Amino acid sequence: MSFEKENIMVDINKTVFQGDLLEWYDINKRDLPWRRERDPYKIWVSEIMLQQTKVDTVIPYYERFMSLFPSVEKLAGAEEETVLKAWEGLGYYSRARNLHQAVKEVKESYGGIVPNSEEDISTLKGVGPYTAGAILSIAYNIPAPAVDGNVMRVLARINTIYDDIAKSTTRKKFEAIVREIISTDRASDFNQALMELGAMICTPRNPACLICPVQNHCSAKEEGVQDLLPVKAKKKAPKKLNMKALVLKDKEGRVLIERRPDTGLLAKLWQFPNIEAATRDHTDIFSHIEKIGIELEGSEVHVTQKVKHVFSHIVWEIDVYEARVSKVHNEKLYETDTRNSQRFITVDELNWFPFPVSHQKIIEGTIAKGEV
DNA sequence: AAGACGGGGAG
DNA sequence: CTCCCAGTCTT
Repeated sequence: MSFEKENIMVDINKTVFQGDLLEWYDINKRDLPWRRERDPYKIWVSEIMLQQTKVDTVIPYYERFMSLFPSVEKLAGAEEETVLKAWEGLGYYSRARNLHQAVKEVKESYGGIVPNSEEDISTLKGVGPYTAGAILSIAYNIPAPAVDGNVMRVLARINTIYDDIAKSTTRKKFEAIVREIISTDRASDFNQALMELGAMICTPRNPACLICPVQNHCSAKEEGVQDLLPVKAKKKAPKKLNMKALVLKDKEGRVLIERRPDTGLLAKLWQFPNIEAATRDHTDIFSHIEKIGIELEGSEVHVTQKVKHVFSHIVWEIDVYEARVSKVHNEKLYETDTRNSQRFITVDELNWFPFPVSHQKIIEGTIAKGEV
């Protein structure tokens, strides 16, 4: 068999594969908010939100975000704190900060138009190989690969590829495959169809091979190894951390909150003062209270709630202390300067600050229960 | 190449 | 309980 003829066969299979996939997609695609129009800005926001996050989780956030920031100009003009508040509960908050910064960049350097070249779009903060390809293809119909977890799973099965998809180098292999098989005139639909197939049919467990539109193209189905693919190394167990948090109330019923550092875990979100437990007793709590610059009523403190919160790489076991404040030595705690990292606020004002879910749990178990 | 970075839902 | 999701950035 000649080399030319093999290429012809590949091309024929490719055309049939595209046809089978796109025909299925045209009929079965979900009606998602970001599919109602092709505004590159809206596609962009949706893609950032969808990173490591399921569609059902994203939808209400996306709707709210678009009502608050319907355009590049609106988002670029917003306060970062407002953007973080809109992101509250979604997780991976650097996505929100990077998106905000990148949108400002688009407004200033690209006249508010989301760039349509691989080179320009990849310079934007938070836009990596996947998101660049997703925006170029979905918004501009440019035949660029957009390889996410879905695509790697689908293609690993179709081509029985046993490479570890947890490795950073593996993605490039799948990008090369997509470049070979992508529809050049329907790049937007093709990439979305591949992901839609991964989400609806070619699922991680119990894939619905019997109703799969491309089952005739699938090596894993043919060999019966779909349950073995894709290969993915399992990650190590998260590290456990014992924390102690303080819900401190002054005589007017205000509570003390503080802003987290600009970088690292939950950067720039707000929280109740807390420390990593240093002792088994309460002495570390007392020294921290002294450091804040306040005094408590009485000399006894006790734990009123235990909160467990699981991150991808850390587990917080938080002992929550509630206490009444009798004296405040540090008068800065009452200044409304936003640069102030610690401040007393009213219970109603809690709704204005972005909190991580771990501290929303603390609010639920203490302040929201009344008993101030 | 490996780890940091959230939170939720499915099985 | 385990897995992992429309990943990116940092080291």
